[in-house]
Amino acid sequence: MKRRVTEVLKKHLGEDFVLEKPKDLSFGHYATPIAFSLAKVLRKSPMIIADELAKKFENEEIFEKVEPVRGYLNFKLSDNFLNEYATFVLENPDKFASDNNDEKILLEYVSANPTGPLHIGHARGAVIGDSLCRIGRRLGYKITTEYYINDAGNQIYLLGLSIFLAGRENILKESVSWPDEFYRGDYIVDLAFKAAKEFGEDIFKDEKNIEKLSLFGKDEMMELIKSNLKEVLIEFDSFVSEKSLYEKWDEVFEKLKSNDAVYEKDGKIWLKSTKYGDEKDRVIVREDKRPTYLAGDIIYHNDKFQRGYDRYINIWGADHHGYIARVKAAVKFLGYDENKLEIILSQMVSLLKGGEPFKMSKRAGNFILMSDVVKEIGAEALRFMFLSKKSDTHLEFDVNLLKKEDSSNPIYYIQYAHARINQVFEKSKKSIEDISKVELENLDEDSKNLLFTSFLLPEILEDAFKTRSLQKVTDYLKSLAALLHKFYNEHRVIGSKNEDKYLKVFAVTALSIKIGLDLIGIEAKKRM
RNA sequence: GUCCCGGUAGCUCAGCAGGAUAGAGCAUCUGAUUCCUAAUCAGAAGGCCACAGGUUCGAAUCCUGUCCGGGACGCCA
Repeated sequence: MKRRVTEVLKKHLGEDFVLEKPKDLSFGHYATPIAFSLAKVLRKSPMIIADELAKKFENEEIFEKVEPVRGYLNFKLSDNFLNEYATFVLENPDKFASDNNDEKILLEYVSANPTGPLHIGHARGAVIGDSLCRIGRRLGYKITTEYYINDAGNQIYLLGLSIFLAGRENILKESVSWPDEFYRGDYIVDLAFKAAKEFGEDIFKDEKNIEKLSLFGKDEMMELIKSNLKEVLIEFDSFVSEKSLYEKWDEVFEKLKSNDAVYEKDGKIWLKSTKYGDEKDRVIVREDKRPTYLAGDIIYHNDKFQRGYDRYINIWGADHHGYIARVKAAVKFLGYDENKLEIILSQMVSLLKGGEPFKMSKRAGNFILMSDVVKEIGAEALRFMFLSKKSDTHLEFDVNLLKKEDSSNPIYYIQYAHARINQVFEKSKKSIEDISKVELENLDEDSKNLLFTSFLLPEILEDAFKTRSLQKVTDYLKSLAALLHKFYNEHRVIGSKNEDKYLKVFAVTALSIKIGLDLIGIEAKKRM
């Protein structure tokens, strides 16, 4: 719809104009303040310019009225256009709010360490990544989702050691001391019991078995993480193991060397990341020859770029922001276009409990599990909560408030709108096929506004995807639902002389809501 | 010290590629159901958009500075 309008406007106004939506629909469906910017060049008052411009649109069928108001140029779409579009949408629901962008995108997100279950802080990036993917795919982008498993570092050894100690303490009943850096928490004890079952209790008697426990623990945790994700309807296309990448290290290292990206100092290998804007050079191989975490990421990104995508999106926690410069520098050293790599930071989620700050630590074992929150409020509420806030802003919420979110939950509000439409259809005993060809002539303003707002979905999705701001989708759905509820209260559908027309408008609204909800992973209920 | 994010209604937040009267939800108060589900609607109240300058016909939005809050600045991952 917006595309059609833009085309027509370009014809008369040239390329350079701002198309916006008026605050109040009574002004019109679209508007442009172009007269203000032309006023200076033409040395005429904006009012006069707007008057003149409006005349150019007299013969455009798409508009019912083009009106100059205090310098603004307001456009009102014609019934005919709205009607034709409604018929098209109802007959081709799959084509509505879909597009054929063919960019190939690799989307990496979550990538939490396999050393414990997902906690509430991981949930934000997870939900954002998943919905971004769903929306992108609807718009035609070819998106592959990927989870990078950090299964190569010290933390995996620590996991094994923690299970080992938990086994000694809980199964062999020995007393052990737990230094700070170990993983605590019930899940470690569970793992110890599980390991005892799998390998026998004797495994905790010999420190040589720690490595075995590490691998066991890591695999168990990956399974747990996958099931945590599935609870919130998230599945990944692929998983990449950091460890498995290291066989390509020599090859990547040669590449870095030949691109003059590294040097040796103090027995260590450094990346010249300052050359591309990093604060300081970074060690990638330690004195004892063990590669650092950055080395793994360099191989990983080399691997990603070799796979030939048009764009690479990583969703990282905001605590990684200092890391962006060095990874981008590495990508550049590897000879790739670092502008294709886009990092979305999802800011910290701070939790309050009864008004008091609630500190989480995986190692201390006091963290709120994502799966616990899902049990408490459901996957949909969890998704909605994170999706309705910008990702790059700090988010604070109280765990106790979260639990009591019931009828004030905006999800119900939106679902109820969808359900109401469905019920009206059921009562009317008509189907979409029955009314999709009804002529929408002489529509009242209320139904026109509802129809128009329902048609906004495509441009909302496109905007939300391109600016990576998914809260625009939840906001839109809320406002569309509000309009529907208002309409419902003011107009009776069944039995009215406009019944069929209203049903047609409702059908479009329901379709918009349904598509919108699907894309954020929430069910559009037919009955509540 | 450097860098990132933020400061908008009592609370949680939208709005920020400059544009018409600054919005929503929650909380508070008043009203609406003989009729398609009241999980709804209508209305009231609530704001020096942190502060100070600047750019502009026009600034919550852009620029500079200040203050306040959160986070990051490992050869941890």
